[in-house]
Amino acid sequence: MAEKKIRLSESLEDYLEIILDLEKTKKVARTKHIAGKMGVKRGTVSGALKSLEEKGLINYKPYSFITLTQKGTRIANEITRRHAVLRDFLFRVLQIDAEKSNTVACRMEHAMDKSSIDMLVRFIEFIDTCPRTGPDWVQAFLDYCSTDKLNWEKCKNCLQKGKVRHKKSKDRG
Amino acid sequence: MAEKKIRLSESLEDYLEIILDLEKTKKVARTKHIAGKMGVKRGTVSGALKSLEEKGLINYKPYSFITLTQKGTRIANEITRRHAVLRDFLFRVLQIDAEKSNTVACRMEHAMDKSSIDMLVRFIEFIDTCPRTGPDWVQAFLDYCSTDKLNWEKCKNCLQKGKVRHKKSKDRG
DNA sequence: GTCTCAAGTTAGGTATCCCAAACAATATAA
DNA sequence: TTATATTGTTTGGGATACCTAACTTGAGAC
Repeated sequence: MAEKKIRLSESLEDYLEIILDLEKTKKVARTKHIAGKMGVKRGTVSGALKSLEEKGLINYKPYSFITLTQKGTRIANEITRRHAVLRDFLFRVLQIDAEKSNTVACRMEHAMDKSSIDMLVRFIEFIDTCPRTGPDWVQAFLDYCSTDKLNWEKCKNCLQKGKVRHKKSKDRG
Repeated sequence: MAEKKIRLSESLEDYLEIILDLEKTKKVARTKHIAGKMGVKRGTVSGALKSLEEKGLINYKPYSFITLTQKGTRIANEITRRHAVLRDFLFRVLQIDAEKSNTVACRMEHAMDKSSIDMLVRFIEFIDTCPRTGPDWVQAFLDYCSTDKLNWEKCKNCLQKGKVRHKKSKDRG
């Protein structure tokens, strides 16, 4: 039986992501810690937990521990993956600083569906493995960003230096 | 005097974007058309217009025409630009189909700030102009997507065919 | 055991954003 | 000009998501 697709608000998606993180780092999620990570008050968290419980995404009884259900875990993992992919793209490819990459990724993760994220993953893989690009090409983008236009002298240099790999390179993890 | 930075909701940003579009295509924005484009009822639009008027972003008196103020125009243009940049990236680079590119861009535009979009613009420019990448590299990504892994035979082919431009190409608009 | 207090919940209030439906203004047609 | 249709506004109500403040629970200190 296929699972029904629940339409979650951005806020509830964030709660799931945080609960998953707390399960991993602290074994259990607590209202106080969720509130801290969400930047909201404890009372607000109680309401959100009730809502997640009604949707079958967490195991929750007032005053007891909070754990994700199987369904909740699956969704939380997907959101966490989106966050990680976007952060990686912003930080490593677009060269945006670490903190901003994280906060912008946190907003973007709700806007992209699975298939779009999958394409972005493939694209990042392609940049990393295509012999025409790879890490030094990303570095070249950084140089490009520090100038107004493409510096054709640098380009010649770049092409001559054999930076375009003509051999299969070793696996880079 | 520097303009105060107003924090607009995603919804209000969408209204501004649509009003700008209607000004361009129909000379004036009308409640009915805004409602149609936003996918909400007319009554909802009236409330939003009042809010935008209070923020000094539109010229609006009940039952009269709606036009953007200078400030409103500036913001609407910025949002429209974000939308266009993201749609272009999703469609042309990530090769997501046109309709989905548009709807996903419409959600993403609210998540990215100006500096992040600026980096994305630079990145797309870089892909388009760097002799190691360019249009045929984007095409190569499409090939890559249709297979599971990088096909090294294809890579050799690609590198040999001189597809990596060693001369400055003509301007491509 | 009971006292205390941090942690958690509940209740009441605000703001946003939507709808339906009643009402007002305007434009069109007869 | 008057009747009618369309467009725009207002009102009342629902959902979400936040807050503050009061209250409840439970776990550790004594």
